[in-house]
Amino acid sequence: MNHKTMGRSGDTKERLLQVGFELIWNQSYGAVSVDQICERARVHKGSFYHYFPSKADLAVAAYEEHWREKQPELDEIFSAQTPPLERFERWCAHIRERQRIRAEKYGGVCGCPYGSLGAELATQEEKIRRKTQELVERTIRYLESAVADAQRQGLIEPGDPATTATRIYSTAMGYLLHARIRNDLALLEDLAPAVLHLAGAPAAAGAGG
Amino acid sequence: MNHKTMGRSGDTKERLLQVGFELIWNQSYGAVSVDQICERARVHKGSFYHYFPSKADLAVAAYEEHWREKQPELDEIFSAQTPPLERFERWCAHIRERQRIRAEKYGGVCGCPYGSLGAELATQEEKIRRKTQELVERTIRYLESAVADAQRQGLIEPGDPATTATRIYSTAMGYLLHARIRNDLALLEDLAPAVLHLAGAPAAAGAGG
DNA sequence: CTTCCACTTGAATGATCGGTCAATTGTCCT
DNA sequence: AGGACAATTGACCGATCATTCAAGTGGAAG
Repeated sequence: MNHKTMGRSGDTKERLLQVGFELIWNQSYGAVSVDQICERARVHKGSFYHYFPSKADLAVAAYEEHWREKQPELDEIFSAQTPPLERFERWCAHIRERQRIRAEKYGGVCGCPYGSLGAELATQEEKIRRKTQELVERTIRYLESAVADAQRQGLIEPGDPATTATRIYSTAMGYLLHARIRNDLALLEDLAPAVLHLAGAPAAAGAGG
Repeated sequence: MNHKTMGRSGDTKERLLQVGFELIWNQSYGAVSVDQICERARVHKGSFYHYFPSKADLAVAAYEEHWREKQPELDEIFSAQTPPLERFERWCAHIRERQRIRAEKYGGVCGCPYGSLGAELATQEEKIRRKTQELVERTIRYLESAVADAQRQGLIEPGDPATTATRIYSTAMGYLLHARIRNDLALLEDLAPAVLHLAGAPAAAGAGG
């Protein structure tokens, strides 16, 4: 182990990152106080500022840490071993399941963590805007390669993969935001069809009833 | 005039609504204080609470008032005299122009006012969640009737107009949120093509380069 | 003129905010 | 054993928050 010293438990920083992400996603950056995060993480305020210079820095670190934890799942969902169009379906199913679990747990639809934080702070905290932008772009890379694969296999119409991937991500983020606003998971039933339609998959083109 | 008495200027409430909407859209609900709103509106705090029982109530009233002012523009954009697909194009052009003007004025892309407020407060302030939901649904009604008209004229593929309209709105809201996060208006160049593709317009199907 | 009341004023409230700090604890290294 | 230092503690700070309120102001109605 390279951690030179460990005062006590050693996972204090981890707990702050975890709790911070959960609370901010669920509520909002402004609605969550540093005290609240510390209380839920069973950490004293001094420790918070020992690890993070500011609340905004915690948010950035918490989101980055969340990505780090969840990236393996995305790697699997977008595995090159999976047929391209099935990757989209699995991605949408993953999103829906995640939302369902959270909505059940907290009693309300949470929506997209990047979207919610970005919407709130993009014009206020440049650090946070940049981080959310970065995480969005990382996700779009998965979509882009899936689009390119699907095109090479003739599964969808040709076009610029970057544009199509951005279209798909924007739509998914919009659906999640819409679901949060309506507080209704049912909206997400149309997520996969909409995404496949946007990708240019011929079979799923209709707005099914 | 039926206003029984008028202390002084008579448009105090109007100014609070106007300033409140502008600041909240631009920044966020949490980042804007009642003091800030009062200062910019040149109104004393006591007057604020004479007109509105709380900050949340001001936000709700400000958003409703904004809709009231902007509804005529939507009525015109979605006029039955306009060919259905052209309505979508005009709507997208209207959104882009609005965003361009605001971005120029404030130095940052503002995104969708309903989306941003809803994302921030949907799980915290039920009053505000309901109002944003209501405004979103009102807008979707325009899209829905345009979709229905386009279908009857054989311009797009058949399908449930409500589903298609919701798809289109979610996507537009997602684009605006994405543009706010990236702080880049260029993203909106693809808004109209994406919307027309989602509507099912045959010509605009490709993700143009 | 006088009564009335919507409206305005500006100070004050207590709570909570993000952030600071000096003192202490515990552990590793020598 | 003892120095060094990361980690922890908990009190503390001034600023700002949403909200309250009592005292004024001025026009309309009787």
